[in-house]
Formats: sequence, structure tokens, C-alpha cells
Amino acid sequence: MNETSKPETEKAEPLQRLGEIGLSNFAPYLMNRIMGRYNADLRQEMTGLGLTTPKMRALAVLSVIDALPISELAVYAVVEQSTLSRALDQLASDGMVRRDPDPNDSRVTRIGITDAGRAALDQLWPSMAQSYTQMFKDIPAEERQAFVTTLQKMLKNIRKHDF
Amino acid sequence: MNETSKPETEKAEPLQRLGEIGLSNFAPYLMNRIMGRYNADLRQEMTGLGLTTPKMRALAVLSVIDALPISELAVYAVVEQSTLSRALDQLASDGMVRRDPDPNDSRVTRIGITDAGRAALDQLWPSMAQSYTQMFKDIPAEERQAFVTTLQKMLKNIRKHDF
DNA sequence: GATTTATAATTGCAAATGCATATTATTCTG
DNA sequence: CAGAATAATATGCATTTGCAATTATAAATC
Repeated sequence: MNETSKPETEKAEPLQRLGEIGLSNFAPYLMNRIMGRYNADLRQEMTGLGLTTPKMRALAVLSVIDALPISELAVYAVVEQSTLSRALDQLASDGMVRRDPDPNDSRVTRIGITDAGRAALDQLWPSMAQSYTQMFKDIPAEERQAFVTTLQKMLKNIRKHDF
Repeated sequence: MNETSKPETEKAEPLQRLGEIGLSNFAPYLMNRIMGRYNADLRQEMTGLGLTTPKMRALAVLSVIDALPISELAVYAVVEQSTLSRALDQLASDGMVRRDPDPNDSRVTRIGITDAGRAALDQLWPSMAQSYTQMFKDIPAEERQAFVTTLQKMLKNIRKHDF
């Protein structure tokens, strides 16, 4: 049961259909399902803090990598650029981020997280950590590690940017 | 490296922060990133077929499990019930699904996929399969299998329903 | 170095989304 | 079995979203 004979023609598998694979064996389905739950659970918490998913994601990324150009932040945060632009409007008016003009390229605006931004994220973090814990309940450290390693490979495979 | 000493008090780890873990080691981040890319890539294809993410997801689920009540379909498809309701309006008027009253419980409507629905999904499937292939490029079968197994455990851990 | 091409960010707008609620049907309780 | 609690679906509405177009700057080309 490996890639068998085929010499040049690459794979000639007859393109299995979803029904044959089954939802519960189709990784993208499972991942969407899991992240749907995770994000929905978090949304509740966020609402209380006046945050939305894009706003939270921006803050989360900035807490790790500060002073990113908006276009890069959009990639890291997995938010459409125009959506992010508006999320930043709100975050800025709430004093959670700053828009700093890039000194070298006046097209770019770099986003900085403020203390208030960090504080908001700190308030949310326990919920995120809790969801994380729940998600990996009874999954041993070794398996978690292998899982993350696979995810990293997958991201490399499909990302369009170098980060 | 197991759950160690702690008797009653559960875990006493000081709650590592995201900055310490790093984005690229935080599974939920990676999963969101990967699925964001996957979904965005697919959206382009879907637009050509007059589909949206909720519509496509409904069709995909129905291609595997037909005649689901709307509320169950919403769970499987990872779409808000109200959003799904409207997506089904469109699918129905495009002749891709049928709304069949449940004979035993007149509150429920069961959704059936039509030939046209299957046909639309068939048209989309190559793109989905292609994204899938790309995503798992150079990841050996064994590792893929382990990955899916972990995903299945995770779904069990966080889902709110029994399916 | 003027002109074309590419990149960053914002914004207008139509469509999609999620929440709360309404509506109808079912089940549970006493 | 009447009345209350629960469940399934649809809908009103304010907000959010994504796409396309716009504006402003930088880089490339001739």
C-alpha cells in the first residue's frame, strides 16, 4: 500500500470522493470543525471585553511580534487586509494599539501594541489557555509535539508568504 | 514528565503566555492559519460556481450524510444555524437541495441533496482534493494517519454534540 | 529622470454574518 | 391532559465582511 508502480505520470489514483474518505477522516473537515468550536467558544469571552475575532487575533500576534506593518499583520493574524484595517481603527480608538508611520517607507504603517492592549489580551488569555487545555485533554505530550510538528510542515506547504 | 505530584489541586503550572510559547508552537494558531489559507483558496473556486463557504460546507456534508435535520447539519457543517437557514434558501432556489418535512416531528426539516447539488460539489472537489494534496505534500502516510487520529481525539474533546 | 508598474493602506458598497427574537411544534410535569 | 419548559427553524436588524476601487508612495524601466 504505497505509491506503487506509476513511473512518470505522477499519481493516477482515481480521485477519491469525500463520501469515500468520510468526514471524520478528512483532515480539513476535522480542523474546520475543531477551530469552529474553538473560535465560537472564545467569541463569547471576547464580547465581554469588547473584542472581536480580528481584533483579538491582531492583539495576539502583536503580543509576540510587535511593530508589524499592517499587511504582514494581516497574514499573521489570518484576517483580510481591509477587515484588519477597520479592526485597527477600533483598537486604536480604544487605545490598544498605535499606528506608527514607518520611517523608511511612508507607505507602510507599523502597528504597536499598547499596555492597554496587552492588558486586554491578558484578560482573555486564561480562556484561550483553557480551551487549549480542553482540546488536548488526555493527549500525551509526545503526541501533541508530533501534532504541532505536522502542523508546521503543513503551514509551510500552503502559506503564500515566507512567514 | 507526566501529571506529577499534585494531589487535589490539579495543575499548578504558572500559565505560560503566548509570547513564551511562540505563535509557531501554538496549535490553535497554526490550525487557524492553515484553515484560513485553505478556506480562502477555496473561496475563489466557489465564487465561480455561485457557492459560498456555508453553501459548500452544507453540500459537502450532505454528500456524505444525506437527509439531515437543519440543526444537525449546522453542527456538521460548522455554520451558525441562522446563516445555514439562509444558505439553504439559496441552495434550494438553485435546486441543489430539497427541504423535506420530517414525518415524525413536524418541527424538523430534513435537507436532501439533489443531483444538481452533487454535480456542483463534484465540480469543486478537484480543488479541494488539490488543496488537500498540497497541504500534506511530503508528509508520509503514517504521519498523516497519526495527525488525523489526534484530530479525532481533539474533536471529541471539544465538541458539544455527540457527532 | 519621466513614465510605467508595483506595493501599502483605506474606503464605498453590496452581501453575509451573528445575535436576539418570533413562530410553531413537541415533550415534560404535576 | 393543561400549562410550562424545551426544541427546530426562520427572520429582523445592526454589524461585519470581502471585494473592488482609490489614494499615496516607492521601485523599475526606458
